[in-house]
Amino acid sequence: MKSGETERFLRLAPEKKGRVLEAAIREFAEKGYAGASMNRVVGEAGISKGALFQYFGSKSGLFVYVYKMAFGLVKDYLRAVREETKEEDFFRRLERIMDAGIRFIQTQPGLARIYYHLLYTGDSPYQEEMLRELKRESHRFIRSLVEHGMDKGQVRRDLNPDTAAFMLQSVLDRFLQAHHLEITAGPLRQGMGLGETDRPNITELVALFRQGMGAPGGGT
Amino acid sequence: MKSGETERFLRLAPEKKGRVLEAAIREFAEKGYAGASMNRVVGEAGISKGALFQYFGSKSGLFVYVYKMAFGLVKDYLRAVREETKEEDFFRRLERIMDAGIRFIQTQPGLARIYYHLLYTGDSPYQEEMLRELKRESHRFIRSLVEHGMDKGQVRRDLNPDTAAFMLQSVLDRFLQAHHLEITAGPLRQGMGLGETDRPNITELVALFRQGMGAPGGGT
Amino acid sequence: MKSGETERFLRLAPEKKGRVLEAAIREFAEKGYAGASMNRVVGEAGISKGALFQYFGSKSGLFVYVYKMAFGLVKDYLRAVREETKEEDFFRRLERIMDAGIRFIQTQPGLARIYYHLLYTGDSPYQEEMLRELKRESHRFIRSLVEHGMDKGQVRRDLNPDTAAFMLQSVLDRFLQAHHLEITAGPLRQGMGLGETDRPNITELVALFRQGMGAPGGGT
Amino acid sequence: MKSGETERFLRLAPEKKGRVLEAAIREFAEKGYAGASMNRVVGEAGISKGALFQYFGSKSGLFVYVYKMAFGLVKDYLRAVREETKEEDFFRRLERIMDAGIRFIQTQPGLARIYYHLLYTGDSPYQEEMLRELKRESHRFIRSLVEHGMDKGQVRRDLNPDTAAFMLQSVLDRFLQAHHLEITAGPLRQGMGLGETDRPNITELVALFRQGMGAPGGGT
DNA sequence: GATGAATGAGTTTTCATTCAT
DNA sequence: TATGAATGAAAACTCATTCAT
Repeated sequence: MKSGETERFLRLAPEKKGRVLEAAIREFAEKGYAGASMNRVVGEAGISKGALFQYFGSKSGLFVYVYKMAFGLVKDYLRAVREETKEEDFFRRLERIMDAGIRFIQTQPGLARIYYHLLYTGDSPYQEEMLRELKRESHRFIRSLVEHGMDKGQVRRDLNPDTAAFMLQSVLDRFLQAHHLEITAGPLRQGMGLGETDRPNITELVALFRQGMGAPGGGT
Repeated sequence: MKSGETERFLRLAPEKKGRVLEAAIREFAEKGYAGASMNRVVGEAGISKGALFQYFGSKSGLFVYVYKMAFGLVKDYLRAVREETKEEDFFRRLERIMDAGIRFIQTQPGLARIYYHLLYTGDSPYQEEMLRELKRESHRFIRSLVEHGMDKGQVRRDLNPDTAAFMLQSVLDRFLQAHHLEITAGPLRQGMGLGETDRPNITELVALFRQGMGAPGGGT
Repeated sequence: MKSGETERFLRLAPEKKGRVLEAAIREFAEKGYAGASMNRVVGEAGISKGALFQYFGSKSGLFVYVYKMAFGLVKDYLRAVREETKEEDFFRRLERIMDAGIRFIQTQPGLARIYYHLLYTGDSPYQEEMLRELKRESHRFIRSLVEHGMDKGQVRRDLNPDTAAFMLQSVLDRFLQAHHLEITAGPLRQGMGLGETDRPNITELVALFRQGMGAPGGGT
Repeated sequence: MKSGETERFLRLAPEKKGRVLEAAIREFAEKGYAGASMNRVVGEAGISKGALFQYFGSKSGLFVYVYKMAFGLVKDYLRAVREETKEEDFFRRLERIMDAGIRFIQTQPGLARIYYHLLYTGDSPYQEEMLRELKRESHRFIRSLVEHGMDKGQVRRDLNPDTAAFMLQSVLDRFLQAHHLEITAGPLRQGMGLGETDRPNITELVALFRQGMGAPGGGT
């Protein structure tokens, strides 16, 4: 996953950089890797074809750049939440993270779309590598929370932190993905009763975790 | 998601049918929908271009056909496991299902690859529809198990079966996906300590579920 | 313009023959020669692909057959009008022919469409040959009327019958073509005042002919 | 009938532009719209496939461009003749216009072929729109001549100028079309007696018009 | 550095025609 | 006779990439 020579791009005027990134993000998000067209990107970004190739070398170069950027943003976001909630109870933190995730998806649907779409696009270069990296990072993130909770006596100490983290991560991811699907689906919603949704509510979910993972006397 | 007219294809000699399906599966699995090439499919299958289009009408027709087939196989497989384990304890059933999933992936890596790859390909036609259908079906499947477990007094009756099913499904899926990733990655395996794996073991995972969801006196 | 071996077709049950012809006519009329598809013809006619090729040998074979049939129909129609109006004044006959043409277009828009469309399709095999034949035949038809009118003393005898026929034929054709255009255009009609039309009325047109071509004391 | 973005084409070196146009004209003229092949056009023009599509966007874009060009040329030609003959007698002008038409066909057979062929191709995009436009323009042209002739006392004032124009236009068009057919047919000429021709001579035709339309004392 | 015209292999799809059954 | 599966050339069109200016 070599990065290519994007220095030239980084030196660009921020406004132009923004246009290029936005165009690239939208294109990859909407069409997937193989379906995306460099032609359309230059068209939307309002730059010349030559320029785009000078910045990123190739289509896959641009893709990797965009992916890394999206990945970085999500990481920053999560780190911020971790800092903010440092002092709170483990299960409360879970709730906060889920809330944050939902907010992220709602306020930045474009980026969320990248996150999910790029993530699973399947036809992207280095895709398996990326998937693995992503999983590893988020696993570490959750595990660090779990271990912190154990230290504080909020999470049962007999749990294997990896197993617990795996479980939490699975559920969180799916929860947010379901939310994302609800958002993007919008108008369809067919065959579902009113108010009915694919996704459980946060409180219930976290309560269940607390029952299964919470230390006997550790809660609120 | 109309099925097109695949009667002609179905009437084909099994050997030929097999070649075509295999080629299509491999192509879609390796390249994703947009990246797949009908030219390569006919090349690998050893049939004429015209024939493929007469069988499936279009690229998306072929894709939908392959998807439905894979979906059907997974469904059959799960139903069989459900029948087989009817008399067993809920948590034992979970284990069996996970075992079955792993066996499926190991014995039919190609189809598993479709399942995960197509599932998340993101650029496929009807993709959202498919995702939704898939989620709905597998949610129902798990929930029926949960309810059965509640009836038998093996699962806590105060749980919301939808929430519990959501959680179980999330973890199962992720577990199998992680396994699948391990399989397909094969030779790479870089950056991981020996013996280290992304995925927890079944017993531990199920034990954790039993702690959180098991009825107080219901277990073994 | 060799006819191929259509005997087999002619021996078909009239109902089937009708279906085939109707389908072919519609296809050629709507799409022109190059745009027409034998596949669609067999589809609409409900016969097998092999059969169609056995009847007509090739696409161009079918086209020529259809063309000849349409041509024959128009000829029959005109001949009938000529017989019917045998006893009438030359200029009255002209009116009757124009009326007949309009009726033909209105009652058989499909066939009229062939007549105009095939006639000028330009990409059809033997097209120039056909055009020439058509022109020759209709020239003869009109000239025979003119000569008859001269004999009866209704048309000036100093006219060159070929020249007069050429003129009449030009105007008749254009008149009917304009009418046909009006019919097929239907809904558009943009940019024209109400009631306004591209085409003059029959009476005026014929009156003008009478002035220019009528024998001094020959009229009614 | 939107024009597309042909700026890029217009900026080309004239020599190249010429090659492309010539190839396109020939292809459309010989094969009609549906039968024409972009592949053959690029082959004959000696440019790349991508280039042609960048210039004209699509096959129909190229067609419309060629059509408009041909239409423009014809218009210019007619306007020039009108100016040149401003001072002459109406019927003399008719002769001049027919002469000019014949010269046009003889000196630019390629373009004449477009004019007639495209005109009647029938399978072209926007075809009805084009036909209508063409008819409207040429009707206006002729009518303005007729009205001028009436003002000068050369044409009978009791004529309906629209009817007269319709008639003149029909005959002119057919006359030139017949001439065109003679030219293109060239070697064939089968089935016609020597010296025989489809088309009357100009003098006779115009004389006939003069008899029918000329003002009693207006001529020479 | 930036441009955008040019390339040509690639894409999906259609079609007339053949021929074994 | 009739069928319809099979063929593969050809269609329109797109694309990432290059390179002279």
